[in-house]
Amino acid sequence: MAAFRSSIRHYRFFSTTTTKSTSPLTISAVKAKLRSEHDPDKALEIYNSVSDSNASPLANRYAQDLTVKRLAKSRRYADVEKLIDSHKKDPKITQESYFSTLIRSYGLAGMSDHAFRLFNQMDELGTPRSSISFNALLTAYNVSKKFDQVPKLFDEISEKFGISPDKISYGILIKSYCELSLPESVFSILKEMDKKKIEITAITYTTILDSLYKKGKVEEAEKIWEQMIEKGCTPDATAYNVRIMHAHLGKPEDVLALIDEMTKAGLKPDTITYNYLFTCYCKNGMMEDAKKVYQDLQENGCFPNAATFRLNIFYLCKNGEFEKAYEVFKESVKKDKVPAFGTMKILVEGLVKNSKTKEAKSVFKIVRKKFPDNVLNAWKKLGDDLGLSKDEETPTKEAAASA
DNA sequence: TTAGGGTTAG
Repeated sequence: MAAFRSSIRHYRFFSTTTTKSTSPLTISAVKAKLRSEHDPDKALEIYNSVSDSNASPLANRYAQDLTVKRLAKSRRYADVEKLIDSHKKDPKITQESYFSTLIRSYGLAGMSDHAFRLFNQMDELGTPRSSISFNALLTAYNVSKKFDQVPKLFDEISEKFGISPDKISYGILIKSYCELSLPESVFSILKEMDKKKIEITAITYTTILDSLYKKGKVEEAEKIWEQMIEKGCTPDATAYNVRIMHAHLGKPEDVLALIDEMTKAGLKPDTITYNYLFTCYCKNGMMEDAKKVYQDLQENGCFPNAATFRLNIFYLCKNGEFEKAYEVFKESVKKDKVPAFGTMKILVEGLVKNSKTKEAKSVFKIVRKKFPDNVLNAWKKLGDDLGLSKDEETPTKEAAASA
């Protein structure tokens, strides 16, 4: 119990004005809070408040990942190290899966060398090593974009520690080769897996499929799909979405045919699927069909994500429907998923051009509170250029009410 | 609590 208490104290090493929470934060509450918080110190506060509460491990991990990313973006690598180091005192450190999340976190911060060092400290911290931490180490290199190091480590580490790479290890290895644009290596690895009787999963196939489509190798991608089916590997919604990603560059009929196919296979199209369908309609000048996709989204059991709002606002603006885009923008505010600068610039400029000054000012004010510091100057300059910063000192009743 | 698909462009 004493050890446990000291671990809690360690969790709080950053505590300054930590938010006290009386009830556990839900995952969605944590996500919403952290998503809109770009200040690394405030992200840390939220992170600490999660550790205080009895939030689920998943919420904890999400919070840790986002906090680490925010700190890394501000180049506060010493703070990342401090945060991850503090977890070494946690009794759970002897659980390999827990240890592995810390290794992976270093990768998210772009600190693969630290991930490597941490992996080597497992013995002294009393944590057993298996393919789980091995895979976490390889993942740390992939997420920090050090793809060329993965094949080397795959061989060296598995040999040094006597770890047998599993289906996930091979999936990570294949990901690195895909990113390195070495498809021929991928095919030889697939042969090696066959020989070693290591399962090639839908996830592994999806990695390859995505890579081939993105390189424009459509025929090879289709062959991989056929091979997956022949081998009795069942594609899931993500696998279909990769095909739809390619199909959406063409005609809506092709996207609809794939949605029909996946539905018949018992799979549910998700928000990403519908975002592609929406975009495809827009690109083909079928705005009314596109709008219907957005309207029917919830009916289809899906919720708009950040990309849904961004795509909607962008294409409505492109179509000159700035008032409708403004309505969608207000929804994005409610959901705390306001699009980035580029999209918001198009909206504000369009509103001003169409004499919707009141709406433009409202967008300007709301967005100013949402943007991180590094884009605020550009946003303020745009507001000055468009004359939206005027009357700042004496806001109208309406503006005050909507703020 | 060890792998894959969207996203800051369009």
